[in-house]
Amino acid sequence: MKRRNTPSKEAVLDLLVNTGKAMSRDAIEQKLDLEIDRATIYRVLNRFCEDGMVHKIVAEDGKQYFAVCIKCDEKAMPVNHFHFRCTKCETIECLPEAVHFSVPNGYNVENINCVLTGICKDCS
Amino acid sequence: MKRRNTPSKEAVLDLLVNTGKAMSRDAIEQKLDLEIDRATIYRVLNRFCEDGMVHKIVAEDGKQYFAVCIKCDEKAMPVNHFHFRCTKCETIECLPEAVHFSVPNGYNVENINCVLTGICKDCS
DNA sequence: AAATTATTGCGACATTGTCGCAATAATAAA
DNA sequence: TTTATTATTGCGACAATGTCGCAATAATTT
Repeated sequence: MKRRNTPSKEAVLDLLVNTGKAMSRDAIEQKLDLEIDRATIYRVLNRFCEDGMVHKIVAEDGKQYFAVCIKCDEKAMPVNHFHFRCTKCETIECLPEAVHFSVPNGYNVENINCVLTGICKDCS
Repeated sequence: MKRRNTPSKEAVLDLLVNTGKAMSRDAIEQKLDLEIDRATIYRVLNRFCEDGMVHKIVAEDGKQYFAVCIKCDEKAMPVNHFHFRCTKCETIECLPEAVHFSVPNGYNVENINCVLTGICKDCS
């Protein structure tokens, strides 16, 4: 199934790129000029994830956040990096800090979800 | 307000101690002999967290998991450790691996939530 | 211009976690 | 032991998240 270009898709991607942060469906819906259905937003975002343009993180508030993988596949920003969630401005940003870890024998890691929560430099 | 001893409280704590893993309200409710209301379970668990006997993690499924802080304040298990969530047996365990990181200047970290997801050694 | 089918909007749904309130029961006081 | 105090519980209700099916729409191909 080939992807098609639609206003929704474009609007969401533009927003994510311009914001430069990880956003929840909630935040996306609010900042968007267009009115897009909740289900559609999720579908668009999940499609982006499938295509590797966006990555998803789940924060301590239990919500999914989506961020463009601008630097994900470049060496500047490792694939698995820490995320910082500011409880004041309610945004999440990707930190330029790779997650290093090792697991006991027999464990098979498929996904990584690391979020640090606190107050970001703009809010403190 | 002084804490009181109740059957619910005892049952939940016993379960967490015996299981030795981080459990969701869901799992707790199922494995419990007693029938305890959902709201009560959450209240009991959150009280444990307040008292420092239990710590809470949010996994990629967006759910809260609670684990006894057996080794939390001992040197054997650092306060901030990685967690491993097995998608097969649907359990989360605390890994004996501390989370090391550094953040840019101005950032103030208050909480850490690191979960690795995959298949645990028992399931692979 | 017509056919194909990816995408959307809508409604519905299961689930999570929280809260207020009245009833219950654990603990302290008499 | 009996009574008073109040922490805890169960219930109902609620907002919110994320998913799904289905019919309608619209992007793309023929």
